[in-house]
Amino acid sequence: MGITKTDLFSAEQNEMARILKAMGHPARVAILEYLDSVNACICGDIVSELPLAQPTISQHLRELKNAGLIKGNVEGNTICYCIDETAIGKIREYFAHFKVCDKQGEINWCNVKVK
Amino acid sequence: MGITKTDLFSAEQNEMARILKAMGHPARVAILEYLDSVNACICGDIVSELPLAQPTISQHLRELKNAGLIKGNVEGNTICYCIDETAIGKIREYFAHFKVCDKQGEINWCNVKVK
DNA sequence: TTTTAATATTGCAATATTACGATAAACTTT
DNA sequence: AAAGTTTATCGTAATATTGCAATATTAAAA
Repeated sequence: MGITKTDLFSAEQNEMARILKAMGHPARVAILEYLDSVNACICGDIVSELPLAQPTISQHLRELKNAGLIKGNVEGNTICYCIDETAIGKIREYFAHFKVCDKQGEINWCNVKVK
Repeated sequence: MGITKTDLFSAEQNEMARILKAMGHPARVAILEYLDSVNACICGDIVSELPLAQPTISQHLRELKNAGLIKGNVEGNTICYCIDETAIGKIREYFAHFKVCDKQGEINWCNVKVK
């Protein structure tokens, strides 16, 4: 197939998967890190920064934007991109809710009875 | 192509992308949430829990394991899976380092001069 | 030892992703 | 207006992912 059955999962699960999937590529990780370091920049700066062709960068930027991770602002000829901090906040909050069992690894780490 | 040029990026960027990509699917998000809620369980429990066929679940579990997000322990006939908290910690730490510009959106949100 | 149970692997069809050259679109400068 | 600049889109080839039926594997149970 190759098609993800999104209808089988909750809206929250699908949204988190979409956001994380968008970050699931080293080029997009690098773009976000760069945007974080410079606050904001135009597309051309990223093209100069990363060793990928301009259409490839443009495509990655579109995916990041579709997932809500970045925002793009048209300024005349150029487009100024920056991180959408709402998405970063969502990721932080999501992973904050995972339990941390400090007994993990002590006894039989995979013992269901360990609460 | 369809092939990711991992050689162009740092080991850290590739590792983070690998981890996040593994979570970039609603089924794998659901699996992690379930594992978090029950601490640990055998594969069959996940198969019963999720509306996907057993081979599909097995495949998703392998991807989560390859990315370091879960651990699997063979116990006789069954395999007991649980979250590897090291990976969760890595994700938390990674996103904690992103700057949060509280001036975002105030003036021109995409003004590079906003520090 | 045969049967049953749990999980992994294989094989495959459908679809998605990645990367980029070529080109288009839109704005700026000359 | 013409030429240059910046970014997006199109088209395409190579590869990856998703999902599952069928089957293999391994251990437990009968």
